Amino acid sequence: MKNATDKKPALSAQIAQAIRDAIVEGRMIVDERLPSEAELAEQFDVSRPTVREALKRLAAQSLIRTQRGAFGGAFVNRLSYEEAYGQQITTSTLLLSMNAVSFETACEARYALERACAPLAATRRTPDHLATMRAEIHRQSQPGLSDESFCASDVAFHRALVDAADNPVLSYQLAGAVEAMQPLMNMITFTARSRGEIVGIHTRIADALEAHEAARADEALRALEAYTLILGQNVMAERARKTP
Amino acid sequence: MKNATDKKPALSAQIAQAIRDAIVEGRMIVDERLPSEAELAEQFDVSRPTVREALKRLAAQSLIRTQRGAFGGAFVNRLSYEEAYGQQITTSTLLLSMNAVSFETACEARYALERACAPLAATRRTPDHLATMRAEIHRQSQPGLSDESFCASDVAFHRALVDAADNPVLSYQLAGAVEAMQPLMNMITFTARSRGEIVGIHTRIADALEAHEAARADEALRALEAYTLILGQNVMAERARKTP
DNA sequence: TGATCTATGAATGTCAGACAATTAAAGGTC
DNA sequence: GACCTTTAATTGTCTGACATTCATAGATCA
Repeated sequence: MKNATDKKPALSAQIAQAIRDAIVEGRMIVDERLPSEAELAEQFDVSRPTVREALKRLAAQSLIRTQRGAFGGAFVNRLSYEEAYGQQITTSTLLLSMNAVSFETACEARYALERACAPLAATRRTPDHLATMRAEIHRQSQPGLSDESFCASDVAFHRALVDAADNPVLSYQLAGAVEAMQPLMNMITFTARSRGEIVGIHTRIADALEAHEAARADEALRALEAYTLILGQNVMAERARKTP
Repeated sequence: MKNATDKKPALSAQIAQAIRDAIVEGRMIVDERLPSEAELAEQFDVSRPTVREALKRLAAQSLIRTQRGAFGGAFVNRLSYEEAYGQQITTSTLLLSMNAVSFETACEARYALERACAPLAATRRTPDHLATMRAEIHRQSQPGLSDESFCASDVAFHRALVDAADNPVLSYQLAGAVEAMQPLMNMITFTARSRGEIVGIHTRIADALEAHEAARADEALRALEAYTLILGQNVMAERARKTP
């Protein structure tokens, strides 16, 4: 009987899709155990290595997790926010780097999304969020900080801002976007003067959130976007001058 | 010599990570051909099936594509926006369904993100975008439309709104979010009266964008969010009454 | 000569069977 | 009753083989 179809996709891909559908459509629930590889091989009438390739595809998407030993096997995974972050960051990073998104476009998207969080953050921020933001601002003021560490601290600051909105869906969507753009931001060399400027704006944002003033936070974010854009354009201009 | 390490992760996962790092860090460029499976097996000192499992993991993330035949092999894939959408939708859908995000949270995130697009869309919308939105509004007015089709049209409308912002990064981030929330939206039964209300608000949004009035679009989106929230809460309340 | 058809070989896709490693539970020992 | 040992089930990996696909090079023919 063989394939019974003249389709193109590989068997392992078809099997992966069949199982994926079962999970997405809710026919398999979280923590439910899949049949063993041998049983799946028999069900789909393929060999075990083929089944394994299919399972690895699903594992790569964190749809299942496997466990060795007796009563082990493959289980439908409860996708955690952490795993989802990781995947989105990988995907977004590659998408941005390979499709050569312009700095302007990435910057615009990033701050548009962050401004969407600002009103919620102004309402719901906790002392914890404010403390995190103040701590990162303090770190950013240290003179000896490397550019990489400065950028990492910048990401942490903005992540705290997003988390302050207290909406896990927003955090998930945005944290991925912000982190994915870090490589682009890293291209900017931060002089002592520009660091001072950024720290100042960060302080304005933290102050605004502390005072529950959404409009002021929005304003500060706009200022930060404008300043980041200028820094980026300077870098681009300099690079263009060096390689005519 | 064996493993030389006492680490936990499976060999195939380690190999996948090594290749993934090479791609993400830019050591392999787009369309570059990876060594053949046999060569990779020799390099990593493992068997071919193990290498294959690693490659399947990467293929599942659209990081590579494989091609059979002479001079075929695995190639670094240029991640397209379409593929990235697909993955994000799958991930987001599962994340939302499995972590049982409340309707309120999902709704809030969705409209916060959309409002972030509104000012850009008001500036940049083309006649094409407006035409798409008007067409979807017209479809939503048809009396015989099924709930599923109404929801699909709703997604298309909002997608046009997002696309009107003319920022591919925003489109990517948001379209995923909006589509992932469709299953939640589908739970709402749309009466004739509520459809009329929604069509009215959609029209206000389209009118505002046509007139380049960002503030009015923002206002209409807030109204839509509030109305959607009420519809959702009614459904929840009714469900709670039926199953005490 | 030029165009079409036919090997050829390299690569992935699949299969079969085997063994190693791991792990939870049942059973045995003190 | 607590601790150790066995056992069975399952995934992880290996070896070797064959099937399938496809671009190129060579052969055939007008």
